[in-house]
Amino acid sequence: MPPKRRYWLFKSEPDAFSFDDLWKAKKRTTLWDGVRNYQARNLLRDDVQVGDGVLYYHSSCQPPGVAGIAEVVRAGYPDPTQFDPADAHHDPKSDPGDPRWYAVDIRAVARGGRFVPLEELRGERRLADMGVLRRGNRLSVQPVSAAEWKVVLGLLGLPSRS
DNA sequence: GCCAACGTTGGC
DNA sequence: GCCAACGTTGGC
Repeated sequence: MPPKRRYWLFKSEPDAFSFDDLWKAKKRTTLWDGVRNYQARNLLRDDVQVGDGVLYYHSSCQPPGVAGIAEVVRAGYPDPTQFDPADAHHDPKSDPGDPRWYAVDIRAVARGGRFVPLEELRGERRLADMGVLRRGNRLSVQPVSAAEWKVVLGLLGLPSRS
């Protein structure tokens, strides 16, 4: 039996790479690199699997919120940017024999019929426990429950089997 | 731009 | 191992 599908929320600053950028990318796919937080790294390395669903969240912008959905098309592998001295995310302390940072590949699946702002997520009782709504939350990769996934897809105006 | 929250670093 | 200092995140 295949592993159970999981759901995630990935944060991106749209000025750096928006959901539209992903939509326009070759094969609508990109590597999700540059994560430099150990908790998020552990999720990318150990838990995020091919086929998992991703809520694409825009942060540090006005308004923040969910812009679309994506799916994981390649599971965790060493983030190449950590070994690239020219890259902003270069990490000279990372050993190629034991890479410190991981990336995954994601592909855009559907634009929302509409953008779902953070304010609207906050107003939805069924999302009361959602990680992204918690005060002080900073994790850029975070788990989303199957129930929360369904609710957000509904808000996006997408069919719940997306 | 402000600032609360949180993670990381490094001296001890 | 503690904890102060510092850096970053991200909503507002």
